[in-house]
Amino acid sequence: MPRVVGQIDQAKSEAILDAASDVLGERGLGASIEAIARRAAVSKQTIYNHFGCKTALIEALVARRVSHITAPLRVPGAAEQPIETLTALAQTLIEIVSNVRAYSLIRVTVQGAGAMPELAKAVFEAGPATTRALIADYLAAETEAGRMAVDDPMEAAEFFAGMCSGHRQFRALMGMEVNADPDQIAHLAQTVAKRFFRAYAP
Amino acid sequence: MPRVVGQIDQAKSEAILDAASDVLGERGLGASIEAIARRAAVSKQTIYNHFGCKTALIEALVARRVSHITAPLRVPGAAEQPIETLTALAQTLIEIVSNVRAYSLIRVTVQGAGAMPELAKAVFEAGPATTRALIADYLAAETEAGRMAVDDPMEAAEFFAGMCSGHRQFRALMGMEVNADPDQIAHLAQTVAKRFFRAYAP
DNA sequence: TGAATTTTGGACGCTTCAGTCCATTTGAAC
DNA sequence: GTTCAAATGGACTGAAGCGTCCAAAATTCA
Repeated sequence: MPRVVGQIDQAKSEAILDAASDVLGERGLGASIEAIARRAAVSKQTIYNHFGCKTALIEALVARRVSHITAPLRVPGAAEQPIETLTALAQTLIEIVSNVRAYSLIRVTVQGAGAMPELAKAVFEAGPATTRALIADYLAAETEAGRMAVDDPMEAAEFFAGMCSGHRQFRALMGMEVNADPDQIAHLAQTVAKRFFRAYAP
Repeated sequence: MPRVVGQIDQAKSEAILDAASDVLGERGLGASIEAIARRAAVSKQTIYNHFGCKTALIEALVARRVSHITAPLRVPGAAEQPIETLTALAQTLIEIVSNVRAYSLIRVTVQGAGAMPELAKAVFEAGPATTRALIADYLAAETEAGRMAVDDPMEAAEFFAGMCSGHRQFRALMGMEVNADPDQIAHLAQTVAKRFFRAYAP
């Protein structure tokens, strides 16, 4: 029998999305399908076979990244002291926000915010909103346990996340260099945790 | 004598920049010169007479806005208690960050970050960087006076600014709705000031 | 009114890009 | 080796947009 229907190459789809991520990150939403095809070492027509149109390609791209966005953020076991957990959380958040490369997709979303607001919302829900909810839950639990005194966990979580991102987020969005020295990030994370804990100690 | 050289209409330049600001904010960097001309009720050629090319128009636009960015932020007299000053500062910062409309230009800058990194840097210097320096100076002065205990003013200023912006900045960049209820902003500003002061009290 | 200059608006050339078409080639399953 | 879907690549259409050109109209100053 002949080749089966649906033999469409899954790995090729991935390769196309990888290439699209790169090229769009470099040149923005205006990047041409042809440029993406070249980068993926694939013909333009193949991209249309896989995704149908440019918008669908971008949606697929965002959807794929979105599913990984909050993966690194996990709240450790409650056995530790709040300040240790807060430090670990801060460290992870700062690392995310310092990774300029990860921002290429977000920059694409910002560009497309006017034309496709759903994407912007999806990214926001998957990223910042989920993160804040995670942190808020943790703070509520610590407050329950009497180790902290957080009256409004959501608000406090936003403060915490804001302290971690600071200008780094802005700089990353602007495509500017961000200091990603591990030692400095570690030190910054400790300071955030210390000051935040002081602000919300029982 | 005939019409003088340089009779080129200054008010018309302003009108063009206003229109460009609107249209670019709505449709992004991809907006056409023709659309801007229509909005400004001016012919396309006139835009080229005034600015030469699209890039120059955008540079002029950014330069104009940049000169106003930090205007609203002033550090009040030191006669007040830190917590009052901090509340006022937070209030202003939150208002800025909640103004979605003001972000249209920044969104344009984010889009163009790849093609014209100088613009991104200029906006950053005029906005966040200047703001942080102002706040840091204030914190240093209060520490000098023994009313606060800020060991690293720049870092602390970044925490303060981060607490104020939180997700609002991200949402504004994404073109999403931002809660701009004056009462809530006032309440948020008070909370930021209270918690920040607690984190850095002597 | 008249001279110098800007503004207008429409046409034009040029380039880029999305998306389509199609003849040919490739490659997996049998 | 046969079969048939998928992939290729190159040509093509149509739409948009930047920037230019130009002749006619409007505007300002004397």
